[in-house]
Amino acid sequence: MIRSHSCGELSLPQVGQTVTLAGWVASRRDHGGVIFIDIRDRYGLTQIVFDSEENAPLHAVADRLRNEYVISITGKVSVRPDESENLHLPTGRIEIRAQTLELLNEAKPLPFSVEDDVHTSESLRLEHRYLDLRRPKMQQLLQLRSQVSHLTRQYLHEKQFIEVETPILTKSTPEGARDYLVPSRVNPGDFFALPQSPQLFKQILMIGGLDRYFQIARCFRDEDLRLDRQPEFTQIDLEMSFVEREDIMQLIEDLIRLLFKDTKHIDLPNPIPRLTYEEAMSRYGTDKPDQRFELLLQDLSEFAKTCDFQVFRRAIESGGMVKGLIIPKGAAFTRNRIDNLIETAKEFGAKGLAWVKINDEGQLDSSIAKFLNTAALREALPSANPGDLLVFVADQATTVHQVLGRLRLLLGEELQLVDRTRWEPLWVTDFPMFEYDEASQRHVALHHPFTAPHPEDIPLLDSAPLEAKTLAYDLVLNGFELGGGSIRIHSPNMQEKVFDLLKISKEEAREKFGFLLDALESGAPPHGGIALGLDRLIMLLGQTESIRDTIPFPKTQKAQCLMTHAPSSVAPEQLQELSIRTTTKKPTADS
RNA sequence: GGGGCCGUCGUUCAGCCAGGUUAGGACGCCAGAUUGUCAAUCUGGAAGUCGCGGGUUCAAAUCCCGUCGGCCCCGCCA
Repeated sequence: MIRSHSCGELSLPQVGQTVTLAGWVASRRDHGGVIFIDIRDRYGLTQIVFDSEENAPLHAVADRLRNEYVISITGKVSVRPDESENLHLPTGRIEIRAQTLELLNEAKPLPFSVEDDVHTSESLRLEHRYLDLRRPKMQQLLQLRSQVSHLTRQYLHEKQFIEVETPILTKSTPEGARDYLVPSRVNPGDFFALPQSPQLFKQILMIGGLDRYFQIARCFRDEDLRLDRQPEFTQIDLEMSFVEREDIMQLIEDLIRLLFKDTKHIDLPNPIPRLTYEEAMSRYGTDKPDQRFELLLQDLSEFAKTCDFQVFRRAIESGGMVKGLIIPKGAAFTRNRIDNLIETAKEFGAKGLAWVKINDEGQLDSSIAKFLNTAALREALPSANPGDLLVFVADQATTVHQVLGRLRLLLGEELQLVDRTRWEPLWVTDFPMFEYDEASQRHVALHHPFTAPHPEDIPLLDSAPLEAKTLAYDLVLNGFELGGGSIRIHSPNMQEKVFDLLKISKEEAREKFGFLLDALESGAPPHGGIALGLDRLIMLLGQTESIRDTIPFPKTQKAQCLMTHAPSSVAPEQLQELSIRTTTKKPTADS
């Protein structure tokens, strides 16, 4: 070892010892006769003193040190003189009086300085990720990630889970997200796909009698990126046999509470509250509500039935609804601000946004006031107070919920209603089995086509499939979907029926999922599972703004790596070997 | 596929709306001074094809068009 201690551990008890530290030069303060160097490693920062009176030749060497040089120094741990302690540093009561200095490596002046409050663009950070990773914040996030993985493994091993690796080169299943494809050289013209999730393999493992499987699994989806979406991401993926929905939810609740407690000393509620999909949509306009603030959707449909405002009446008559938000103190909004709100609502898909101010005397102040009975409206919205602004959307339920759900989030931010100290986990259950997709004129699975229906809803599959609910559950935290799972279909007959309802023909089902159908016919146990997004979990636990901060080498929004410049063109010989011809005009790389 | 914001010394910003001397500040860098700093300080210095291409103009960082790149959002993400 070329060090005896780390840069974060020395303090008063070690005073008098001779130690060797190694690390990067974090800062150099040259006072002429004396030079202070802060040496940094993953564990912290320690001040080194070079005194020209004590050791003139060494002081001369220290004079040449620059930021981010890699050095090793040996010296004596000493108490700092009075008045010169730095109480902001854990090592701030001591310093090392240098006796020898070894320069292990130099560094050019760097494109940005290694500090926590980076004043630099993210693209530069990504291009020089090795520098960015030296920042304490990035190191803490990666350490947190490692800790969460470790605790999860430990917890699941204790519960008899077996960690299994499923294939990365697998079969393309074109339902759902786009696949990343990998050409097969040995089978010209054929392609592997990278897994979007280990879904089918983990079900096969249950049929294979593994009973309890987990994997910290890399997943790939070739879709456009977002703040919380990367093309490759990691899921804590698990599956269990002979269980019911409650068993899995309980297991995951305990895990997530343990993770928050052990890493950040945060006590999540026990039990974690639950809403059905229907309740979530109805109150929050979304299936992943952020419950750190109220601003609930208010149902005004009853009032709308009898009021004189045609827009409201017609919405009800054509099978829609009228819902609104009570914006506290919103009566103070200027006309301009309300107009902007209306524009935003239209961008979100509304035909318009009706608004009513309740003035300080309790009277309505609005262009549609003449159509509304003040007393009836106040009675329909008992929680609205003088000084509030009411906004309403009248439309079909889907539109009303989507528009108001998004307005709610926007206003929550704008009006600073979000309490950032709160942690609000939530289970959302009883998702519908299907949605009707207008574009393709057929039912599509809301979750995935292997999700089991509620036992009492099975008859609905024939009579009213859109009303059938599933045994699915999503875990939501502060408005982010942390993960989701379900009890799966284990009956081959039910699985065929669901494929049928999804208009997947027998031949198609056989070709895509034949192995699963065969497996289901060979003694499949009842089973279910869940997958949690590890990257998002770390983002929330680590309180960082982007999923990219939790991934050591993330991609940009164009799905590129700025450090390696992947993806890149390849040599023509490589393509030829793979029997591939590209249609772009871009030149291929020279070999 | 669509909408928005951004691109100026190594870095981060100002300048752009209202075109006109040597494009300016801070940090960093280089040199010198400095024996108790920890955002060290003081003095001096170097450093920019204003993302790229085209256009308008006597004159473009500034106005117009295109293009490339980064970020945010919609679509998409069973």
